[in-house]
Amino acid sequence: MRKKNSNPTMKDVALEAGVALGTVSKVINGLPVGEEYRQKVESAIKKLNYQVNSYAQGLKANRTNTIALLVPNTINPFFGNLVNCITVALSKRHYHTLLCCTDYRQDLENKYIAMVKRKQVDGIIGLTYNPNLRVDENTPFVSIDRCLGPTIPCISSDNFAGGQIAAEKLASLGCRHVAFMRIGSSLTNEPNKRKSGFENGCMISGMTYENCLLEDGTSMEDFYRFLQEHYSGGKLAFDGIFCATDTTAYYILQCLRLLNVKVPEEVQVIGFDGVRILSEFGFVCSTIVQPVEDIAEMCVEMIHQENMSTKPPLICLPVHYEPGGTTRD
Amino acid sequence: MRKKNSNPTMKDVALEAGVALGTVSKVINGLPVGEEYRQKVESAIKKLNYQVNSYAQGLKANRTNTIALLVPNTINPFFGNLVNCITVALSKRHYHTLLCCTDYRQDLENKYIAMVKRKQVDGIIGLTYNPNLRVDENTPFVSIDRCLGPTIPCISSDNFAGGQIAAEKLASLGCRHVAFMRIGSSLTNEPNKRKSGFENGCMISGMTYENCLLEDGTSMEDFYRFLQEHYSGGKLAFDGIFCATDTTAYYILQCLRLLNVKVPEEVQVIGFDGVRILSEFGFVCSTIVQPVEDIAEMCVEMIHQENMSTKPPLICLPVHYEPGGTTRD
DNA sequence: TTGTATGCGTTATCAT
DNA sequence: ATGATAACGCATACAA
Repeated sequence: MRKKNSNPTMKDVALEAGVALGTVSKVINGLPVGEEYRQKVESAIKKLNYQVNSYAQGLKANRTNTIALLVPNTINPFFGNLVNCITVALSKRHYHTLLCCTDYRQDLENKYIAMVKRKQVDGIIGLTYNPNLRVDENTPFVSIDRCLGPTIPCISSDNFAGGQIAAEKLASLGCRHVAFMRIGSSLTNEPNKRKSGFENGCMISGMTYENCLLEDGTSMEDFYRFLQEHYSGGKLAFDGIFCATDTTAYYILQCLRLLNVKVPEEVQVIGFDGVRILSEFGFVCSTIVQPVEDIAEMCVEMIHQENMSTKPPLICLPVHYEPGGTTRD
Repeated sequence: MRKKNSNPTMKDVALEAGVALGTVSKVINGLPVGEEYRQKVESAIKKLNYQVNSYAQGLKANRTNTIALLVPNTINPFFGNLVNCITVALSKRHYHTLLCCTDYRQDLENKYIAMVKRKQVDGIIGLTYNPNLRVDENTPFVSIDRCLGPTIPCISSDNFAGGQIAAEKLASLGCRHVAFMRIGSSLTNEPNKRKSGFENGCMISGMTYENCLLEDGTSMEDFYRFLQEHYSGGKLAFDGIFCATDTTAYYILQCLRLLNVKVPEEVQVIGFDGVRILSEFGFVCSTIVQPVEDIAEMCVEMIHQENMSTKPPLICLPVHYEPGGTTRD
């Protein structure tokens, strides 16, 4: 006798329909079956409101159509957007998303990765920071913004190109001496290339530049100090600023207002990410827009192709510039 | 012979340790076992790098420690914050989060709810809009911001009180004739009470008010039109505006700038939600802050107590006012 | 084409 | 305390 609280099983359906267990299974899985049997089974399914138990299914098939998604959080608007796009992309391919917010904590990153071994998920898409992350060779893993090794695909924006585009854009808008400002990202991840790309672009364009690089954990107020140090006689030493993120750019814009430096008249500012104000208005600033939807699609594509013979270790997707009021274009 | 790709099972561990299957299970589950056996089993587990298969576990126990979280998206900063808080709260209680972004689509809302019957999840926390959502009586479901029936707990901010607080705050700051502005939320959900609370607060405070209620799908530009209609002779008809959300407030602030109406000198504006700019700076405007973390904790608490004899149908958590530069306080 | 029987990995019951 | 065995619900190979 079944527990009263338990849901109907295939056996119940078979009993109700007066057919064998295997027949029910075949109907469920769309395998060829006699039409009269199919009718009986289907009406029995409806009558009992039967649903397959995906744990039993997973136990047999060794897969659950679930992908774990590791991100620091969903509060940061860039992450929020990324999570949304990936979830939608996974859903399109009939995958479920197990969301894991790591809060930048290494222990949580490792804990969630251990989960995959318990077969909770078929694969992991991770935007992680843990320097000594231990991912199994044969664990389907796709990394975002950070290369973890030759066997693990990494999806990223073309950060180098983005930095270079920013520099060239500033140059074409008349800048001669510019600054690059960044906080955190002390790890060797892809977004660090924004700096290199920017420097390269400065060289190409014949601009001189200075860097203001704050360590992780530093207060952003050091940005203000830096700007103050390069401000004298009512004039800022730079005519252009490239910020590693739109968030940084937003802070810098506030600093410039305090210093009474006019944007974009006296100094032009370009950020990175393409974040929108409250997610639905314009850009925070002129910015290098990351192709978030393409990144999401590519991640899912790569996770999907688990048996790819040759996994490209690094895929950089093209970015583009969008004016947002903080440049003279 | 086992497939080479397969992970080690309890049987493998038992074989390796030279003990019986049941003994291994006991060690795993912390049941009393002879010390020497425990040693052997534990070293075998380490040697084989064994992990329990949670599908088999779920099949037996009929639970998976996974909760589905239904939200429209994670792009909206309020949702992003909510999702983050709920995920963290669930994680604290050893639940995993299956994230489902519905994009306000009824079919997806129903699809995800059907999922629970397949035993993919132990319960659902949902912020849904579907008017004819069909949730099973005995499906553990906690609703956010919308009452679905007497057997389904609903967690919400105290929206009525929030609206009233906003009115009283505007009154105490000198307002006499105010406006309430809202778009969407045509459904009978909890946030609609913001309007009633505001109206009540206006009565109490002796303020007169006007409503500008835009239907879902309308363009926000109608807000601008409304303001224009109440603007003449360089003066706005209102000295205070309460917006149903911070996002609306942000748009209204832009409109007021276009009309050259000074905030907060000529008109004071209060929003609702407590959303922060780029998630980490100040508030967008003076606002009624929702206790997002408390909402998250309460949702998890309610889902956790599945066998609660008396489920309170509606729980309203206290909100509070925070100045954000668009009021004279 | 349909039905039967076995196994997936774990837990729990019941002898030992 | 320990070990054998049945059962969870499904899929499938194999027999009818």
